[in-house]
Amino acid sequence: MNLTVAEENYLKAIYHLSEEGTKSVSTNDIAAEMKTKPASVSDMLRKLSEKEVISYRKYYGVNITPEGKKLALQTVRKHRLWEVFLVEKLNFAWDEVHEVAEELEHIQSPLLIQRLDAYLNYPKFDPHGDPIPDEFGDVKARPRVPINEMEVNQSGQIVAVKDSSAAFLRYMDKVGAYIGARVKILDKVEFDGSVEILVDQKKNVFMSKDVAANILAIQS
Amino acid sequence: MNLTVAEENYLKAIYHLSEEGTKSVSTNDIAAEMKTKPASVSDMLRKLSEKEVISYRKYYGVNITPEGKKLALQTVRKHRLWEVFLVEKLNFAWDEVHEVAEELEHIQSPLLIQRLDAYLNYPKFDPHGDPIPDEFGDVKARPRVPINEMEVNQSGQIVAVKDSSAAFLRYMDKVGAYIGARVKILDKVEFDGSVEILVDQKKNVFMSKDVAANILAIQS
DNA sequence: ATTTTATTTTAGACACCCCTAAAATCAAAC
DNA sequence: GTTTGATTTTAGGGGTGTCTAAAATAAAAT
Repeated sequence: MNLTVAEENYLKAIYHLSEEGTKSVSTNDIAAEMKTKPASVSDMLRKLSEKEVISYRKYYGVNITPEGKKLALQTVRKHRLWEVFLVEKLNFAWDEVHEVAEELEHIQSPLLIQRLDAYLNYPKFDPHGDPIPDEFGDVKARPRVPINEMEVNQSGQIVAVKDSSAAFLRYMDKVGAYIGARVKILDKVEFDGSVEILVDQKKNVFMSKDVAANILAIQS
Repeated sequence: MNLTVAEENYLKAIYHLSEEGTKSVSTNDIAAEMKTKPASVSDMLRKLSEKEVISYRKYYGVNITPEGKKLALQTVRKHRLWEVFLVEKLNFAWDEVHEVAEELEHIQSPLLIQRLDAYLNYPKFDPHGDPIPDEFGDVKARPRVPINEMEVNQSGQIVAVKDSSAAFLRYMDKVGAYIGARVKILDKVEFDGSVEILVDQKKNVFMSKDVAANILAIQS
């Protein structure tokens, strides 16, 4: 099954939206994600449906088929491998890579991706901490640890909080520790378990053990 | 001036055809080069002409403008830098890189090319021995040497012959040493100046000094 | 100088991907 | 159970890039 670049992008968007909720994905959501109009989405859904990468009942939203998921995961794999390349080899900053990877992911060459993977030493996670699917579409989930359990100098990315009270989220916001932020453990005080962390490579934050225990990160 | 991928490819083809002869390039030649029909070419020439990257008199062929040449050279630069990357970093064979580079050359990111150039250590020539234009479009011509003047273990690519008699060209053909072939000097006999070379990574050829002196190569 | 041949352009059509405007459908409110 | 409002689809159209078939032009042969 060969997809055009546009089809590949739609399918990837549908895959990502599918992962968030378990329900089927709406036309409006896809339009928002793709920054196009719902009418354009309807058109594309018809095409993707004909190619059997999604299953689609008019007015009732979209589900990705196993075949579609496989293709989407291949695109995700390519995207994330290129991100690793850009950051590790070409010294791109963590937040500069997305747009370029968005273009690179559409290069058609299995050999290229195979070689790139080897060259990068078969990385399992991209610079954002997201897992890189293997060539069969299998992904390794990365365990989430409270950041007070991380070692000094260990880096990671915030993926969730245990206590999601408004007060705690306000605190998170204040110190710039949003979901997705990169953190590095700078120091740990043995006595009370409090930690000092570097948030997004720029902001130093000191926090108690209780606070740190509430913040879950994946290690990189 | 922004060009589409197709426009970029046509412009590059026109640039290459322009370099071969000094005359203007014909619609048929472009169609052959691009593997499309002359009718499609006419259509594209109108567009490229409107964008002022070529100058074009109907029925009388095409000339590239200075602006067009600059853009074409940027594409050539990107293509050749990617070829170096594929061969030197990803261990692609010399003859496997063209198609992939053909896709990679259209990635739009000046920063990417700048970083790639640095990462590859500012190469001046691609794996085929063709010069890589700098970011201003300037190209370094590479000096041609008779292969008997090359050192043992030195590699290069055959670019011309001094004596182009039919007899000599028949000889060239027989030993597989066509224009564009890669050669590596395996051994030189001090006594009479004769050389043994490896042609295209597969064929060993032994030749007298007189023959070797007739074959010009660029060193890589 | 006229005819023939080759080249090039135009005309009309189709696939892709996007849009706006209008119609159809679903879901929620009454 | 209707009406209302939001969502989704269809209809029609525009730009890109390709094609075939036919017309226009240039170049070569007579």
